[in-house]
Amino acid sequence: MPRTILHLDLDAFFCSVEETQNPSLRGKPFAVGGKPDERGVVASCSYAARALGIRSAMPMSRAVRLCKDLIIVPGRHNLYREYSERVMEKLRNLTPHVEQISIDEAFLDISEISHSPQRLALDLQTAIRTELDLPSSIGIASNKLVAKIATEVGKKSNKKKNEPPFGLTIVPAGEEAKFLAPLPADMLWGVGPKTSARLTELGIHTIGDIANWPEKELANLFGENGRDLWRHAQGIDNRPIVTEYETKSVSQETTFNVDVRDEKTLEKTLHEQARDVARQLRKSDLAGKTVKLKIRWSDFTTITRQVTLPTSTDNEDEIYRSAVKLMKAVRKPNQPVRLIGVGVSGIGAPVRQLSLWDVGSEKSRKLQEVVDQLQEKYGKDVIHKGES
DNA sequence: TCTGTCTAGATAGGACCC
DNA sequence: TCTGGGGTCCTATCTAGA
Repeated sequence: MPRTILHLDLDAFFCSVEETQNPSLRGKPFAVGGKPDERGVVASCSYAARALGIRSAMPMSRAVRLCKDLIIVPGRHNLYREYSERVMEKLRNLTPHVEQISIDEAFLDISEISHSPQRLALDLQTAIRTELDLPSSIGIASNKLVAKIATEVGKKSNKKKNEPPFGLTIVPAGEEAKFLAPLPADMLWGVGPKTSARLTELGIHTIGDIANWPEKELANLFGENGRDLWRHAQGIDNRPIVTEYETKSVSQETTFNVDVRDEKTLEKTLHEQARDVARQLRKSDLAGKTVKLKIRWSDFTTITRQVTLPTSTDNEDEIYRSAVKLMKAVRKPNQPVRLIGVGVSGIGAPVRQLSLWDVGSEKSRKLQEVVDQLQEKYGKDVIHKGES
């Protein structure tokens, strides 16, 4: 029995949310993201900005050069999360088989819904538009891969000047390979700049070109990934809808406006990051065994170093101490740092064996949780350790 | 006791995604 | 041109233990 998978993508999501808050932005070239003089990049840009060549992930300094009147709006991620949650709730009201893949995208398995897929998609787009004032595009196919690509194709072919596309593309079962064949190879999931360059060297430009290559040869060239490429190029994708997922890692990183040589500044940054990571772990009632340090040097080379602890932790001091130790082992004195970050992986439930000895630390952990909640409500600077 | 093989886990880096 | 942040997954290599 073929499945019917619907993929929904909110058009220029961050910008669309900003427009709901400030309708005067509509139709104007604007971008959500960091400041151009602070190494910021474009997180999302309006359709008027796109018409001028501005794209997401582009350095903001370059975006401003392309459009000197570009309006820059700082990101409000809590607000975007709220809107996202409202959209996801709508989707879950339709079916429990919803897989959220990012803040603005989701797959729905609508195989068991009796309405026609087209009617369902149009109703969904209208509801999200009228109730939340957000534009969206939809792709429908027999699997996730083709549904997602269908959304992208719909967006491209429905391009309008300065307006969201409201794309809707349906690929009938059995026509997946035919639909994919003329599209560029890098539209396939998992084909980024590196793989795309290697494919071009082989004379492979379209998904159809991949489909026509012998599976064995692709496997020889790209390993297991090559086999997947071949299967996907035929329009085959049996991955199920995953409605629940587990956190695998939690991390925080900071790019400095100007490269930093001062060790105290680096340590202070690591301390703040360790505190945020620990807080996030406690909030989700998780802990991790492996602490990972990430450093990017001035020339943009990036290294990681990690250490596995004897037991899982959600303690900021332990995470901080491990990260500092790793940094000291890898950084030469005075060596400038562009980015520093700390993360915790090997995630599981925190181990809390309560002996009499531990009762004190359990109490302090509970106190820390209360502090976390208050700081989240009133801001980081309101309560400091020792003042409570 | 030494050596070889296999396996699992740790580590580091890279590619990719939004 | 000058490259964010927060993730996931994969691969290669190293190491320790059976």
